[in-house]
This record gives sequence, structure tokens and C-alpha cells, in this order.
Amino acid sequence: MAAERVDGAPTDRLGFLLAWRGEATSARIRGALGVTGLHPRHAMTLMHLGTGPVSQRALSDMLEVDPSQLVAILNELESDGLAERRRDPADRRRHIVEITEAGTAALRKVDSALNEAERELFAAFSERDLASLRTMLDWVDVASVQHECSED
Amino acid sequence: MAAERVDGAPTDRLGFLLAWRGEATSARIRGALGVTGLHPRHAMTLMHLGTGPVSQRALSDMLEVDPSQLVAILNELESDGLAERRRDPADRRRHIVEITEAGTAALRKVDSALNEAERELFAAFSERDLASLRTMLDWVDVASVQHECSED
DNA sequence: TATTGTTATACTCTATAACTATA
DNA sequence: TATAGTTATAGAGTATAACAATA
Repeated sequence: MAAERVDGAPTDRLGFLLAWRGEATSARIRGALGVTGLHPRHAMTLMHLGTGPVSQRALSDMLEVDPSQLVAILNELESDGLAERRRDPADRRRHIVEITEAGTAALRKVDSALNEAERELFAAFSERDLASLRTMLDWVDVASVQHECSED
Repeated sequence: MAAERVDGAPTDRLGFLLAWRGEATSARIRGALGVTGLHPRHAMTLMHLGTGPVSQRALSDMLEVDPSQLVAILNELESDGLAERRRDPADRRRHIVEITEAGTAALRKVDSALNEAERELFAAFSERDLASLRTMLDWVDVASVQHECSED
């Protein structure tokens, strides 16, 4: 009964470091999206719409939000003239969602805000460092994320 | 009026990759903390208490939760016999919070669950890779995180 | 008057189920 | 019957302000 030390504080754990830097990066990105005048979720939606028209179902899969949440997001985008819904003639249950010209203009602002944010976040990195970080992040075994919290 | 491409989808952005891997890592850690039978926030609290007794104010700073939220956390830890509050004789406004023996035993389980989680997350990494990742994560300019979201 | 811990309240997110209209 | 979108409701989480005790 020797080893098996209890760390006590969550210091020096690479997992925590990665989680914290990820959260900080996420906050920086949300900030960049926010200062474009769009709520981050609307900016994210526009980013996906930027690749072309999609059904709400496909869009909710891309955004990883429930279809019922997407309704509100699209209502707001539509009332701001940034996106449009129209029925799919081939299957009248479906809505085809498309970005508008105003939406594309907003998306351009989002895009340059993100470029600026990433320049700041990774200012200390050489091109080679950037590639190296990307590679390593791909190694992290995210597949092992299946557990969820139980109760107290 | 040439360049300035609009990406459209949030692919290929290192910032998003870091944010996503961080969130996945965070979820994996929460899962590991959760399967010990503790809510992640209680486990985190025990980890900080593991370094020694502290006031609630200091503890809420460490955990980055509002003092009013900490009250509930400590009520639950205390009713489970994992931590104890006592008045500070030197300043009777203060509560000194201390981990119990049962709390220390729970903390040991938390600690080994975290070790296991990190082994899985970073299974593909050599010792040198691990050091390299840690170094690079320290380069990320988290200081530039000051912005917050505006409204739609 | 300022600080520590506590209580109460409100607001944002998210998860879920029920409903409609189409297929 | 099953699917796409919508609506309504409830829950968790969080942020805030007011309060009592003490300094």
C-alpha cells in the first residue's frame, strides 16, 4: 500500500488543460461571432447555410440542435431577412432553407471576425506549429466519450 | 475585389477544432467524475478541498462559481458526510471548509477515474507528444478572451 | 461601511412530448 | 404508419439582488 497518490487539485492534468483551453477558445469564438451583431447560434446557422440550401432536418443535424430549437433560430433569421424558408415541391412536408443576399453579407462579416479571432488565438504559432497542433488534436480519443453524468 | 472568400461551413478552422476537442474532453472528464457517484461539481469541489481547508470565498474563487451556488454544493457534500463547515474563530463571518475521511476516500476514486480517462484520451500520445501538446496549449492566447456576446 | 455566507428570484438553455400536415 | 416541422411545457443551470451576522 504505497503509491496511488491523491492529487487534490485539478492542476497538472493535461485533460483539464485541454478542456480549459478549448472552453476559452470557444468563448473567444463566441465573442467574435457576437460582435458581428448576431447571436452565435445564428452566425453558426448562417455558416452552414453558406454551403447551400438544406432542409431543416439536415440543418438541425449539422448544428446538433433539436429541430424544435431550430424553429426559433430560423424565425429570427427570417424576420431579419438573413434566411428564407420555402416548401419543397417534391415533398411538401419539408422546408428548404436558403441564405439571402443580406445573409451572405452578414456571413462575410462573421467569416472575417473568425479569421481575426484565430489570428489572435494562434499568434504565437508558426505554420509548422499550427499543422502539428491540428494533427495532435486529431489524435485525442474523442470516441471514448460515451459516458454521461449520474446523480449525486 | 478578388479574394476574401466566405467559408460557409465551420470546417477546417483550427479554432473550432480546438473548441470541439476541448468540449469532448470536458465531456469525457465529466463522465469520469460522474461514474464515481458524484456530480461533477461535487467532485471538483472535493479536488480543491484535497489541498487543505479553505474559506467558502476562496473556494468559490477556485471553482469559479458564485458563492451563492457554492452554498448548495457544500450543503450536499456535508449531508453526504464528505466535507464539513466550521466557523473561523479568528473571523466569525467565515466558514472554514474541510474534507472528511469519507471525502478523501471519494476523492481517491475520483482521482483514479481521472487517471483512467486521461489514459484513454491520450492513448495515442508518446511522452514527448504529451509534452509537446501541453506546450502548444500554453501558447494559445487565451488572454484575448474578453469579448462577450451581444444580442441579435 | 464592507465582507461572508445565505436566501430568493428571474432568466437562459435544453430536453421532451404532443400536435399538424403531409407522405 | 412514419416523417418534417411546430408548439408548449418542464427542468437544469446560472446570474443577480437582497438579507443577516460579523467585522
